[in-house]
Amino acid sequence: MPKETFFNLAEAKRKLIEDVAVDEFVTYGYDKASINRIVKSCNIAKGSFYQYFEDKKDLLKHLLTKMAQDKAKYVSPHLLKVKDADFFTILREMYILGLKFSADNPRVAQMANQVLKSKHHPVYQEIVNANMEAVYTYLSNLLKHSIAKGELRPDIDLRFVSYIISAINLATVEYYFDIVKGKEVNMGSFDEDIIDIANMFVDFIKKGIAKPTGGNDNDQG
Amino acid sequence: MPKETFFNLAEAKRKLIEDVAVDEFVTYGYDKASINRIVKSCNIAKGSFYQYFEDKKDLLKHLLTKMAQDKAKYVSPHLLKVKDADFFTILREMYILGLKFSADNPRVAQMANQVLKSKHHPVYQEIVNANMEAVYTYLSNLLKHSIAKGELRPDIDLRFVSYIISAINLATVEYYFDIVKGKEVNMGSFDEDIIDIANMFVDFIKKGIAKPTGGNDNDQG
DNA sequence: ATATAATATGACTCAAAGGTCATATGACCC
DNA sequence: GGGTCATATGACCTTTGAGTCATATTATAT
Repeated sequence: MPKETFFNLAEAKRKLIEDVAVDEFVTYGYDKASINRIVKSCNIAKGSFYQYFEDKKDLLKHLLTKMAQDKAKYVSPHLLKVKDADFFTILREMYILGLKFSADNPRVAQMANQVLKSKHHPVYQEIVNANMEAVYTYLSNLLKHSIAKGELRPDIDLRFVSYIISAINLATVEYYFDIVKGKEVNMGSFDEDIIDIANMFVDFIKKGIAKPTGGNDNDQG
Repeated sequence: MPKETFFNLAEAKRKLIEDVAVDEFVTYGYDKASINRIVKSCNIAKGSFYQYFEDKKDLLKHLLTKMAQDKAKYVSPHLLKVKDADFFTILREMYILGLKFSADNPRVAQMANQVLKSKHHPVYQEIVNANMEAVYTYLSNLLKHSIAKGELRPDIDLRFVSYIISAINLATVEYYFDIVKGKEVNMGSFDEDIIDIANMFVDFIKKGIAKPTGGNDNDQG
């Protein structure tokens, strides 16, 4: 937790530090991120930084916590609206919201993705593992519920599918930044791209890629 | 490339250095991996290390290149045997072989996975990006071929599916180390576990998780 | 035995990091 | 003005890292 001093700072200054820090982490990764560079960029003294934060880890943890809060605040109300829909509609909404948030906060999102992907990261245990449990529980319950409603194959392994849906969740964001944002700069509107990607992923999770063997598939996506 | 001196070394000494280095990278990650610690562990002088390698990056690149060669040597002949089988049989064989190799070389495999997952890694560009192109090309051709044979839905996006199959390939290894190796120490034989995992992943990619809507599904896995 | 080439060595340099601390500044109240 | 508190400062300390180099050792050849 940052020290009280940090929260007493003028909003502009606080935001400057946060923005610069995110940039630093995104550009150099955690280990190579330098407090010296950050304070220079912010035009604050080294000592001041340590009035605000315990250390580098404290800084990163603050940024991630803040992001989690912002994301939750953005996602929750939208997700509530579809909470009674079928599984794939909910999943699709989750992907769309996640992608939209990433598009609106690209650097923070990429920073978080880095942490999410490297188990060696000094904050992985404290931040990721702690939340992962909640995610798996949420997904498992959702899956169970949807199986009961007859929307999913009853023979799936809950733990496995939870795992893979989380992994694919990460991959969607990656795919968005790598392929869509990476190549052409101005294609369609962002929202269209995002919806296309979400549809592709959900469609994949839903039906796989094998040619249907006789049965008709009614697409409700 | 390591210097000639390194390859002139006695096999045992060379292997010791490689093993210690892999351990170091796996334990601390690239940035925090220390040449000082490595040479101490090997009981060689700092200067000797720099007779063998240009620098830390050179060392890691050597280890990854060697792994790639070992893996290729192990995988290729097995993969040849199923080259005319249907898509999912080939994919399944790919997963099984990859998992077996990882099980036999766990530390090297985990080291490689780390690199694969972090785009900030100093060797990502040179190593991963270079090979990625080949992987995508291979998968795209395989997909095209299989679509022509009527095994896959013709409406899939080749780029997207190549991407996701690569991502899932990574996830299988993760899943293996996290869940299977992580929990119980001695369950069934390794091979059984591996085959189970490969089946789950291929089944997922093949059929997705939605309950089939009327059509019967003939499982040939 | 001597000369030449290959290899081994670890003290050393230089740079950069994280983190501390005594001091300075400024805001606010009496 | 005088006193108190929160905040700001940057020189400084310690540690650690990567990488160098003059020198010592060993092996090979003649």
